[in-house]
Amino acid sequence: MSDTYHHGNLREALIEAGIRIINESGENALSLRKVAAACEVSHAAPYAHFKDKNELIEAIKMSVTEQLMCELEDAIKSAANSESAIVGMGKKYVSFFLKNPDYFKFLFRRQNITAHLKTDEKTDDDYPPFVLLKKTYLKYLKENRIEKNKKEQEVELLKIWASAHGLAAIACMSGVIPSFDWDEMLEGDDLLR
Amino acid sequence: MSDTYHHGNLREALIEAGIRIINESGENALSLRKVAAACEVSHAAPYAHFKDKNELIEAIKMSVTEQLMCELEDAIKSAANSESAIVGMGKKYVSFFLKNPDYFKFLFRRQNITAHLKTDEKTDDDYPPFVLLKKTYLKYLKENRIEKNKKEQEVELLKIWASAHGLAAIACMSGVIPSFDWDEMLEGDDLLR
DNA sequence: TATAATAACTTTACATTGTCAAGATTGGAG
DNA sequence: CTCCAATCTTGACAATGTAAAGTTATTATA
Repeated sequence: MSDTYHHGNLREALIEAGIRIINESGENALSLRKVAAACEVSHAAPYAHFKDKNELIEAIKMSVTEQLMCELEDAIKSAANSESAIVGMGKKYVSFFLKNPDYFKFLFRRQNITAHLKTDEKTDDDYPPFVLLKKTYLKYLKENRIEKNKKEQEVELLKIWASAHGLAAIACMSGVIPSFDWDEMLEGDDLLR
Repeated sequence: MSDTYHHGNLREALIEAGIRIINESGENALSLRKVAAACEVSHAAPYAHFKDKNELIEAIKMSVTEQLMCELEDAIKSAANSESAIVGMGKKYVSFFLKNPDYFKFLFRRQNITAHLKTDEKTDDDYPPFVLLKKTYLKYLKENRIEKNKKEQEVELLKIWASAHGLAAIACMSGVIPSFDWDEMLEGDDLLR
């Protein structure tokens, strides 16, 4: 009857609507029915594209992660060498989540514990930003002819990673910290090295 | 009629039941009604002790944080000096959440934990583990007669904190980097210094 | 091109959940 | 003992996730 029976691009529209809702009202306001309503489809329409709510959430996560990856790649491009690329990535990582605190809480929260039990052979390759950091780090070692064994590499990589991720976590989870000037803090090179 | 109309200690029982449910089935399985049922009271009974679900969650958070604080204080006690106390705290912090990954996701899911990072500020709202670290850090500076201005102190404290918190985050968050041997990693002194 | 198959969507239905309101029960202060 | 406030129950309601069955449009196929 109506030519709008089929949305045409509902899957993407649902993801975008989901992101909008998270940004406007936080993750706890994200419901399948609201997302569906935002796309002007019935409340069960999403089930044609996602198995359940968790699958929609995973898709949104992927979309947000892609955004982050773009910024990280920009940071690498505008760095003189791979050492400053690492620092630049760290800053970008923190500032990205500082700009979108809801994204952090949303991304790093396991929705369904049982959903992850199947794929227990997860590797670090699962999280693209970490893969990018690892690549940049290895390039840095090579560029500066630094010899380290696997273990030492792992530890150092982990330290760099924890530093950036930890800062982002603190910045986003601690609520508003008016007394602390994050922008200024990120100006210096000291913090993430 | 029945002598069990009044539970007697329902508030504490609800908190304990909540913790049990989180440990057994994850946070997403935590519902007011299930917690009430676990205590064998009606579904609306919790409202005599908590304004809403969020208040129960906050109470559970406080309880878990107290557990963590006990372990952190133990770590300080068994350290030779305040420098090794800082390292010990970091290890304890990570291993605590490594032992109880659900606690991490649960504690840092919402915004209410506020860490005021200004060194000279002290509020009741402070996140207790951070306050303890700050105290230990200042003692360390004094003990070793290290002169640093406020800004330098803030940055260093933040780095230590981010390191520990970031490691815990990575260790607990789903599938980010599960391929590391965390126990062995925490054996060395290198990681958190 | 006609028709069958399939994907996309709607409607209906139901269980779970958070929360409120009104009432029942009980311990304790006076 | 009496009354009050705290505690708990019952019943209700709206929001939500999700399953089932039916409807419509698109696509494939003959």
